Parts: sequence; C-alpha cells; structure tokens
Amino acid sequence: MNNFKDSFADVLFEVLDGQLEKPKLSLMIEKPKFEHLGDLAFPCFELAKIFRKAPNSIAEDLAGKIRSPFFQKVEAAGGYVNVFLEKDTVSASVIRQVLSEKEAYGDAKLGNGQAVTIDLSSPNIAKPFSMGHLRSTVIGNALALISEKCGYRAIRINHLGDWGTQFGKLIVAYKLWGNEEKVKQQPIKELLKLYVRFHEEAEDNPGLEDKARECFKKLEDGDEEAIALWKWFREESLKEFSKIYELLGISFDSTHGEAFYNDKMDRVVKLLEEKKLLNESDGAQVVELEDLPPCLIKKKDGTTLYATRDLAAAIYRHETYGFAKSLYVVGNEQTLHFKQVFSVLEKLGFGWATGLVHIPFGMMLKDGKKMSTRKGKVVLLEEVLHEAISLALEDILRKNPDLPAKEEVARQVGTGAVIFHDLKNFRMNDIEFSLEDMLRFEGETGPYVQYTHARASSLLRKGKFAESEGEIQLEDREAWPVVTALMAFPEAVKRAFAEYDPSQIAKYLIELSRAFNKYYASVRFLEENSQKQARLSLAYSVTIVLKEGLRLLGIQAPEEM
RNA sequence: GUCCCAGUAGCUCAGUAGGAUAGAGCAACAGUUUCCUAAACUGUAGGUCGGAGGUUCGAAUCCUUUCUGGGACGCCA
Repeated sequence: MNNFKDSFADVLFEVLDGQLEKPKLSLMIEKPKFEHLGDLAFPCFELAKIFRKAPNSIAEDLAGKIRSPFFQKVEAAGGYVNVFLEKDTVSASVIRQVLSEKEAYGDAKLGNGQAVTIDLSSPNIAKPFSMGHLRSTVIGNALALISEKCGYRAIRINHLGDWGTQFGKLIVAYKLWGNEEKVKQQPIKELLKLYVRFHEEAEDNPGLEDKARECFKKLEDGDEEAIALWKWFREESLKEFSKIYELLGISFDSTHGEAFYNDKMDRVVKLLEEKKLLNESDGAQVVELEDLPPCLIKKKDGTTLYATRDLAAAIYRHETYGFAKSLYVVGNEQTLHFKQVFSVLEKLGFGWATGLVHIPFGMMLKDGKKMSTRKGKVVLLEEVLHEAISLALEDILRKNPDLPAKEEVARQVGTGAVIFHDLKNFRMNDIEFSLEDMLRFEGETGPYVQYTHARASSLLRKGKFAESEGEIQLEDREAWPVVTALMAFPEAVKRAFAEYDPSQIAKYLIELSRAFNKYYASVRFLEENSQKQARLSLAYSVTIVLKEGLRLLGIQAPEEM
C-alpha cells in the first residue's frame, strides 16, 4: 500500500504546487471507510483554510488533475479525493513482490544490526511458572522476533528470580523435611511444597524465620553447603522451565538472573557516591529525583535492593552488548520502579539510558483479582499447554485422522492457541484468566490463522502449483481485499515495532485470514482455466505472509492440520 | 491523599499522529458441504463509545472535570 500511497502523495505534491510537504501529505492520506469509495482518500478540509475555498470544490479541482498509471479512477466525494487503484496492475505487482522476496517481505531496515537486549520471562526459581510469566515470555519473544525483522540483533535475557530470602527458607525447609529423590522427580512441585510447609510451620514456630534469615546470610557469605543447595535448586528449576520453553519454542541468549549481579552492586554504590547522588534518609541511602519519589539504593542495615541490582544489570548489559535499545518486558505494577531506575542512570550521566524502555503489560486476573500463588489456586502453565495440545489432537483425530505427524501438529496448534490468545489484545489490558477462551480454536484465534495457512497450502499441493515467470492476470473482484491485506503487511510490522505491540501483527493476521477465507469461499481455485495460475500465486503469497507473521509471534504454521 | 493504566454491543475486544454510515469474534437465531480441509463461509439481531462540559468545519479519538475498576506510592522483587 505504501508504494501507492507515496505515489499518490507525489502527485498531490505537484498538483498542490508545494503548499504542503510530501511527508505531511503522505500522513494525511487515509483508507476510505467503505469499499465503494475507493482505495485511498485525501481529505481536503485542511486545505479549505489555505485556499479559502469549500473542501468540495477543492476536491473536485484536485480530482480533475490527478493522473497515474496505477490509478484507475479518481473522484471527488464529500470533500475527499478518492483514488481507485488499477486492480489488475496493482495485484500483479504486489504478488510479484511477495513471491520474489518470500519471507523477507516486510523486512524493515531500521536497526542496521544494532543490538537490542530484551529482558523477558524471568520466572522465580522454585516457584511454578505463572500466567504472568507467560505474558512476559510471549510478548518478549515476539518483540525479539519483530526487532530482528526490523534489522536489529535481539538478545534475549532471562533475568531469573534466583536470589532472595526465600532461599534461606527453602534451604531450612529442605534440610528439615526434604527428600532428594522427590525433588529430582518434580522439582517445582516439591520445592513449592517445602516452601508452603515452611510458612505453615513458621506460624507456630517463629524461630524458623530466624533460621531462614541466618541461612540466607550464610548463602550470601558463600557457605559451601548453602551454595551447593542453591545451585541445585536453581538447576532443577531451570530444567523444569526449559520444558515449557521447549514447548513454546523459545530460547535465551543469557540466563543471568539476580544472583549474577551480587558482586556487581558495590561498584554502582561507589559510582553513586562519587557523583554525590546518594543521600541519607531515615537511615537508608537514596537518590533524590525530580518529579519522582526517591529511589532506594541501600536499606538501613546496609544491604542493597532490587533497584541497585537493576542498575548494575543495566550497566553490565550495556558494557557487554553495547545495545541501542534495552527492553524490559515486565508487568505494569513495576512502572514506577523502572522510571526511577532509568532516571538514576541518566543522573549518572549515561547517555545510553535513553534507549531503556519498560514494556509494561496488564495482569492476568482471576475473578477480577490478582492471582495468588500462595493460596493453592495456581494455574500451572504447563498444564494449560498440555490441555491445549490434547484438545488440538482431539480435533485432528476427528477432522483429519489421516494426518501424518499428528502429535507435532497438535503441539503447534495447541501452543499456537495459547500464545495467540495472549498476544492478540493490546498488552496493557488486564486479562481475566479463562481456560475456555484460551482453548478456543474458532473465530479470532491462532488456530484460525493456522487453519487458513493450511488450507491455502493444501491448494498449492493439490493444484501442483509451480511458480512461473509469466504475467499474473488476476481478474476476481473478491481477490482485491486479499491483495490490499498483503500490501499492508510491511506497515503492520513497522507499527508493531514502533509501538512495541505484537498485537498489531496478530490483528493483521486475522484480517488477512478473513479476507482469504472469504475469497476461498467465492472461487474454485483448482478449476482448470486461465485464472488458475494467478489464483494459486495469490494463495502462495498468502501462505508466505501468514507463515512469516505467525513466526513473528512465535507460532508455527503447519501445512496440514 | 498523590501518581499510572483501563472504561466502546450480553461477553472478549478492534478502532485513539481528529475525518465520510462506530467494527470484529464469542454467545443467540437462520442458512451454506454431490465441490479445493465446515478449525470455514453467508445472513439476522444487538450501541446515548462511563457521565458532563469545552476546542474544532468535524470528537470514541484532543483538553478540563467527574464517576467506576485495577495497580503503584522506601527498606520485597
């Protein structure tokens, strides 16, 4: 669409004698609300002031002067100049472009290979992988893929929650009631059980809390036994998490968690002291900020806080990766924290701090409230995924029993449903947890898009489609919405990146799928006639873009399902 | 109390660098398969865009104010 929009802007620029700048014109051009009004529209209301003429007559005046080989018709209507594109020429040109660029179609050359670090997922060791972490994981992964599409080098960092007083509790609980075999078999479940039991027993026996604090102190001081246990818990947990990551098809470039920065925080404190940014307040060390509450750096007992850790992490990451941007895909509720951290880094004089971006997202709610991990009512992501996969398998057995590789396709479809469900809406919206919605395979869902892809792929197989150099002559009226959807892909990618919003891609895929499914219902692709090659070329273009769009969301596109 | 986010159809949400008649999906109802995958398609019904002011030729979109829900607001992360 952009090419044609730009050429419209070019023509307007000349006709208007430079009254408005080209980029401004390009911005003003919009898509008409209704098909009968054409493909591109230019509103003349603003010009009314400049020319001191009625918008209507300006539009008519302009419409009479505009010519282009890509424009079939230009007409004035209600103060707009409406352009009807030459459908045959444009369709052929769009299909050609997609077919020649293949999965590179829609690539944006914005990053020039610069690094973008993305802080995502970040589950807590020894705790179940929650739905909140799912959001961070899939949004972060999609942003990584979209960044790569836009020419950046994405570095995925899993900032594990692997440090804190809870490990003191865990070690105490393990030593009292733990069982090595059980932990090995079901690490998260066992460790969580120990953690919960600790809290239960601590109610009657407050001495346990002291023991836990002692134990965490030992850990911090490098006590061998404590460290060994901590390492073991960490490894077992990570092994368990990796099952989920494998199901989702996600991998990381770094799993440096909180503990990694333990020895890097003194430096931050020194730096702050040198720059005289540290002030005492109620016994604690803080950095005063304008327009924001002060940022706490050290507690009154001298120990550091998570802000300190995040400062150390940001500095380390910049030194290690030299990023152009650094994204933090972390829940909404930490917005203030990141504002403070970023602002402290600016005060420290780090120019690169402008590249730090917090990507907040809404919470998963249960009955309108934050999900509580403590009160037993935890929804385990792994169980949801397995449920989705087995449901997908049921559908396959019912609808396509001869399908080869059923298990693999079921995995792709089941996880696709869960991922898409999370990504299709604007990330700031809170999501009410609903297994039913998550496992829906009809309507605006991942499987709907995958199904569209499979259908189109099936046409190519059955029609024995082979690409040809010949001219593409697509005459079907119903194909036009598909063509305009194909044109819109590069813009969807750019917008998704600019707004750090994967839902732009998801919404786009729904639109393209809907357009194609309508077309599919109106036309018989496999009929042997002069249209067959052109129709299948369009179908092929659709599979390319659907597959690539799904890929950007971290979802696979099976050719049959 | 201060700050941030959200409020659009019964439900879940699009649409918010102002533009033509506010759109989808789900649920409901009525249809479509001798035919390329019906995980699809077609149709019906469903709305004072939370309320009130304002700016503008034009407001769901911008400004002010108000109501409702959620979150954050120093020694957790």
